[in-house]
Amino acid sequence: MTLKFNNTLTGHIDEFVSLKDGKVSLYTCGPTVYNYPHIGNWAAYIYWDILVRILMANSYDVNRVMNITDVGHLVSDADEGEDKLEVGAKREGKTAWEIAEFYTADFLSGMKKLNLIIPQHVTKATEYIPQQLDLIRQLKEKSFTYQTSDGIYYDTSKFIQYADFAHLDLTAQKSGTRVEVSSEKRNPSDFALWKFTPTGEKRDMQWSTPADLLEDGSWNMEDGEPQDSNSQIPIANSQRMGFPGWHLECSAMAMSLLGNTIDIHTGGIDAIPVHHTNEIAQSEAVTGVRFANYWLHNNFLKVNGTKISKSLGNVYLLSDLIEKGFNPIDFRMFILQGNYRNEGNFTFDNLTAAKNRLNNWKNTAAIRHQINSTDGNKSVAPFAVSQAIIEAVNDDLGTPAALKIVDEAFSQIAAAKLADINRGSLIQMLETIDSVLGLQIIDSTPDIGDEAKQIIMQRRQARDQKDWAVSDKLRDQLLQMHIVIRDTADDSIWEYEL
RNA sequence: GGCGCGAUGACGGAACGGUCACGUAGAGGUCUGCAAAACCUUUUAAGUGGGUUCGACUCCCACUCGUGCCUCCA
Repeated sequence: MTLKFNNTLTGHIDEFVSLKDGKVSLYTCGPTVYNYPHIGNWAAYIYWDILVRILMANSYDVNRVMNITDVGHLVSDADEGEDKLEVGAKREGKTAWEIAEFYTADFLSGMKKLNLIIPQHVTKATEYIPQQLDLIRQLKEKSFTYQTSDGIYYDTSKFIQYADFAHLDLTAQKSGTRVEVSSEKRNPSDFALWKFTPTGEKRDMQWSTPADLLEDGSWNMEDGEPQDSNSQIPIANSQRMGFPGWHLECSAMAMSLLGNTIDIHTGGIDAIPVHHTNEIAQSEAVTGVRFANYWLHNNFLKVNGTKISKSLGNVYLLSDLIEKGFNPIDFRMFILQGNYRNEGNFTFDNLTAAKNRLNNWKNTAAIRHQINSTDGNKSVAPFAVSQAIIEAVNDDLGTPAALKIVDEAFSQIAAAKLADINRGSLIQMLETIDSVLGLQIIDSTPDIGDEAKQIIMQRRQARDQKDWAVSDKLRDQLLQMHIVIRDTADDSIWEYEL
């Protein structure tokens, strides 16, 4: 059984081989916590959750880091503009620290709602400032850095293979029409490792710049000691306050927790040409070894056939789906119907279709409560189904194929006599579905109460006596309890009214 | 403008050089005391135009449209 992924690094589907037997180090670019994530953001985390689950299903011990970008992600990736966190703080009249705390908590609660496995390490960029400064120090020692009036920059021309990862055409970029206002940058692709707090500006999040990182350094402050912006800092000194560049954060956290080379790095396709290219440049310039062996990138989710953007007014949040009566797991099912590499198209009709499919699954799962024997003589839920599900997902997170396998197995079960179904293998199959696809089938399909069971038995007796009036009355009673009965030739099977 | 990605039925969405999954919705039917479910059937599905081939949805080229990055957003 082999795991295969479409690897951006090589440009084709590669068989997965981990660095250490039975262990996988995984880094996922996490959210910038300045606002609520929209459903497109969540789609990515669902894909990577499937990645974690399938690695675990293949008996890998997964060590995963997901960063929380709580400082330094500027409005523009060109190292211009304001910090998103500071923008959020102004918008809501709070400090950047409060903004980060609020949206981090919201993100984690969203993860739980979508049944996403929480990574072993959820790291905040602000808690890794010394590591980031140390990375700059090492880059400086190797002469990859230079200083401008507004920060410390990475000289991408010193990293020969800079353009390789994203197949960039740097000369075209250079001759492009883009003319920047502030270009003390030596090359258009150079990026900030550390930005100085602009003179006269008060930032909530800033740290002193270690003297040895400065070209004219004579400042003597503790590395990465957070400074209260309200304290009286002389203007000259405040110029040397600063904050990390967005790209640096990921490199520092990934390497300090997972080592110089990690197995898998994931992110959105938009991160390929800038963010991930820069991560590679920073990390590999320091270590001299490959930063990540496998890079997986998710495509974007469209809404109503077009991109998600605020100006189009089609930015939906998880809370919007819940308000319209959907369960977050319905959305998860919707995402699992497609492959991470393709654009999906979200509409409420499509979400309803996914919800209906999931409801049908739940009613099949409920059959387990209605089987008395553990040894149905026909193996309607064969062991092989579990294996087939895993193999489908092993093939580049092929969840659509896995769903098909479940559909086919479930339709056999739904068509079978209760007495013929093997309870143990049905439950085992449900467990596999839940562990690999995370759809919470078992948890969402509890048994019905004794009272309802009594009514079903009474109705069965009435039916045997062909007392249709009583039978129908009892069926109505069950409907009051949101239980639907379907009579087959052999059984009366209850379902949830979903 | 530069560098990419994509286009499959009503909708979502796979695989595959020859027989076109699966799901949701609609229609018809079988079954049924009724209902529901299940099962069966269902309108010549591949953006357009060429090419390669005995044969292309699948490979190649062009175009159109959509979309991504460079220029906020996974």
